[in-house]
Amino acid sequence: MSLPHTILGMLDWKPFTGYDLKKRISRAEFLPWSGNSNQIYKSLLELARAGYVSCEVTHQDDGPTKKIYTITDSGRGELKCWLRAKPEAPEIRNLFLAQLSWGDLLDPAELDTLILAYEEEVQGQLLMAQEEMRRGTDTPRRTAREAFLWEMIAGNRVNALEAELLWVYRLRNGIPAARTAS
Amino acid sequence: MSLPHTILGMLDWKPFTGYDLKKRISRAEFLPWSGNSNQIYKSLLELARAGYVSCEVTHQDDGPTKKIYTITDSGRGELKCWLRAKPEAPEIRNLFLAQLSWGDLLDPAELDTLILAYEEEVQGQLLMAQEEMRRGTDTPRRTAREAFLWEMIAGNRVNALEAELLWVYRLRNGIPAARTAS
DNA sequence: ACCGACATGTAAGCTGTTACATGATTCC
DNA sequence: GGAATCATGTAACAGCTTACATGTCGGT
Repeated sequence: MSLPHTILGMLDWKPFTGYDLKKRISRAEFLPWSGNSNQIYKSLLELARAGYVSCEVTHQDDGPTKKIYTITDSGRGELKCWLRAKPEAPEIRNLFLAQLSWGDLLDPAELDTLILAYEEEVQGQLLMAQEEMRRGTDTPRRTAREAFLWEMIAGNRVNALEAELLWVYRLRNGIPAARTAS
Repeated sequence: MSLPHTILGMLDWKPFTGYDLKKRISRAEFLPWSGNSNQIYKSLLELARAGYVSCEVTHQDDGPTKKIYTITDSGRGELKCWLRAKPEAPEIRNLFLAQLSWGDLLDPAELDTLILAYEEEVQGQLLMAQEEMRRGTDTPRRTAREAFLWEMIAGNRVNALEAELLWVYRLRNGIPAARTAS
């Protein structure tokens, strides 16, 4: 999980409403959560119960009532504790590999079509990641170090997808010719 | 999901028992499932109900009774259909990036410790992946093409982890010096 | 007598998803 | 009048995980 910790991180940047968090989390592709309201609002309740965030209800004249969440000192302590925890290696979930592993059942043209489709998929993701990196969206840049970290984070996806593309090229160009039909 | 399809692929290679499948699936790191009995046996029941596999009960004298599953023609059809489906781009779930994104809360030494710990984690995974690639475990190699595909699949993890390591080096070496105290 | 490998399964729970419900305001 | 955005939430379910239950056989 650790979605609650990510929320704490966001709130350490600025106070937000659940709705804001939802949008930001779903936009940030490097975070492994879709940002659905169910999880967000549940996490906020938990965090509030634990005393890690405080909640201020604001009645707007020009719009619906909203709850603005702010991190507490206790929450900042919990966040720091999580930051120091042992990091995990990336989990790469690539269903294409499962498909490819039985690809020998397909004839050469079909296999090539499959690989090409994957290549295009990766290429598309890469373009999006590069585009997102180019127009650096609204990220925290309170210090030079923080700005650098967020640039590297955006670059991580680009880096991974570029490496994947190179691998696909090697795959496509290395497939042994099929035994010619007699 | 598509675990059932992966099982179909395995069974197209050889007939297996649930226990065999469990072991093979948990050993194959490129497959995104832990290979726990719950899922395996449930999937096998489903596949049998759908008519994609047949099941032969064997009473052994030197061991417990076992059920050997074999793929049917209908199952092979379903497998091929899945193989031709549009592949997805890899999903990279990297919790370290979530940690890193709020890393500016840590002082330089702590941040460096965190990044180093990640580097070691990735390095360790890379060594394991390379080791597993070196001693090519028992994989299908019915044709030259199939042998090639399985080599590339093992290489995919190595490729991804090497790229990640390079990224970590750039990260560690690029962190701006902290504003000196005072 | 006990442990580890073989072999099949179930129960409980966690995480995450989609889809829905409600209601206000603003723009076309 | 209708769609889009803001804003908070709930219900139902899919997928996967750990831990447990049961029993056999072979080795030390």
